[in-house]
Amino acid sequence: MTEKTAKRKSEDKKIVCVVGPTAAGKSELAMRICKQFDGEIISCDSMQIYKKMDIGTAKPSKEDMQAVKHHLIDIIDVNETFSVSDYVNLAEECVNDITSRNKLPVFCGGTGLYVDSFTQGIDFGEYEALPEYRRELEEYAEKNGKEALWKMLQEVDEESAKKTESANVKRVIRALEVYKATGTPISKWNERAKENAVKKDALYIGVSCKNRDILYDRINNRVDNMMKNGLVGEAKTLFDEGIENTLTAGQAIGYKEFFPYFRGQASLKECVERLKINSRHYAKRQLTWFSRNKSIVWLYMDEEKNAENRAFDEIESFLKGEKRSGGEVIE
RNA sequence: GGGGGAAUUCCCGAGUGGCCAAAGGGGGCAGACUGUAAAUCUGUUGUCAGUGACUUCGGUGGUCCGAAUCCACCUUCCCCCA
Repeated sequence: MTEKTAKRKSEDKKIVCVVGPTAAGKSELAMRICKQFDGEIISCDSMQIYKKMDIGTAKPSKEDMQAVKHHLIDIIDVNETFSVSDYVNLAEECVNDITSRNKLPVFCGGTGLYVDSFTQGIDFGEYEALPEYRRELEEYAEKNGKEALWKMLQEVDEESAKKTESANVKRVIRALEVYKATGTPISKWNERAKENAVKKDALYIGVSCKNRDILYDRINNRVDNMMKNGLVGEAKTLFDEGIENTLTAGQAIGYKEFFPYFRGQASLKECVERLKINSRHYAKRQLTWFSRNKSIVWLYMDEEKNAENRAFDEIESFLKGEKRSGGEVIE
């Protein structure tokens, strides 16, 4: 039904992004797309990037990884921190690599900030992180209140103070940190990043369910399956290795929920329930995030029988140049 | 069989005569988001033509200007003695 597109020129650098809420079926679709269009998967998942976190992050199986080449999975140790800007740089390398071999880069994952930052070509400046300063600010907020911390930001950067809720201490600290490190307000950095942005030619395909209950059922079932596949053991191993104290990996849903159980503070059942709830909340946040991108072609797995074919058709015309990223049909 | 306690809005749970459509939390729903993002944060949550009206606090009846709050009886549940 669709022709192979191996004759595609490498300088095209068209990329496909399969996005959507957790457990909707992104991975399966991305696999099919890769087989159909001779592609390779670049994961845009902030947690699958970590080694040893397999079951809880629903990493693709060994077989799948062999059948289709996957990038940006299992490349970081649990105790390492990782950030969007790291991601964007690595993704750039991957895309260059893949297109140089005349294959189609297919992003797949649920971390909207990661994919979007890459496809929008956001340029994150360079600066040193200031961990001690961060800690200092945290203490300050602890002692004097969030409001007081926010006022500090207001003094140096009214622009971002206006945009940031005083209750959102993390963001306030971030903004203050950037100012301290660079002498330039974060709002200015963001402005510049926008100006310098070079958008990629990307087709977004969203995978979701029309009916929220069905999505939630899928999530709950997936958690049950993870449990059957030994999630607790995996989490325990990482817990014993101190994942709890890591900056990034320790936040992963599927692991942190078990900490109280390992400490004897909660029953397994309670933790599993919490895990399901957190996953559902996460899915909703993803939905909200992606809903802002009006160019996404949404596929509803719960009520569309030929979702896959529609995806193929979309990609087909995208690769032919009939469709521009942004979703506007030109023809 | 005797004694004691409890029933609150989707759930848990405060409220013991007016300031109660009823604290708080959970869940639901909606949203924000540029270097920790599976994170962090916000709004909303009885009904309605919404500065007001109407129906809610196990049921029925009463007291009172006025009740989720007091009284009587009923129903259900829990605990103690037998």
